[in-house]
Amino acid sequence: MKASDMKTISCTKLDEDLLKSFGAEIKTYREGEKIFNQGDIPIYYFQIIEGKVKENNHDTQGREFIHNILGNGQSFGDSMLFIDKRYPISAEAITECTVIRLSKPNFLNLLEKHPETSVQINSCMSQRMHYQFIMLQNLASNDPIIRLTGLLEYLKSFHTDDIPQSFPVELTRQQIANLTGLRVETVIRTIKKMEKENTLKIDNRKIFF
DNA sequence: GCATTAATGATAA
DNA sequence: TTATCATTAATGC
Repeated sequence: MKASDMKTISCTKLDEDLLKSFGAEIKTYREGEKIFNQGDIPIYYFQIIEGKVKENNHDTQGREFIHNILGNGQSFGDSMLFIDKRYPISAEAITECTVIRLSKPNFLNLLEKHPETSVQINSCMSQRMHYQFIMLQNLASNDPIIRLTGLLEYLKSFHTDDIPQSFPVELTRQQIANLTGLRVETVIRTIKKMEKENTLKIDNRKIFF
């Protein structure tokens, strides 16, 4: 393999027509609708065509913890397709969603017939693990500024351009709180502190990082 | 008007 | 210092 070929291995979505040719179906979900539940047996590969999905679960007091928020073109639940375990998390549409899904046996069949997609999936999971570790590090800190910057860096990593403080955070403060394990008020206050320290900008209540 | 989101203050742990 | 609770303001439907 040439060195230039390495670059072609990227974490991009799988081709929709290819998925369809292996029996994938398009499903739409209303806002707030569950896509799968914690404890379910994973039987589908999911990829978002349009909309936003969150992966979450709830602690003993019923408080929500969001693990991830995914957008257009991103897949989810795929890491659970290669082992015989139930979902440790739930997935829920947070906007009206169009999702393409492929059953587990068909998905495995696709990977077998098209090894290049298998490499792609590996690349995706690799990248996801990379950021999971970074998130874990940041979440282990008890300093809220570190938790927030960690999350913001993570969100920004999906963005290509890196003009300082130009990345708009499309999350409510409540969602940020649920992603960091902090309380809304703490998020609000810490964000204001960070604005004073010039690590981010607030314009019309919108956060730019 | 009602629901959601953001902001702020008081107080407890 | 952050969490918790209460209150208020702003925004959008």
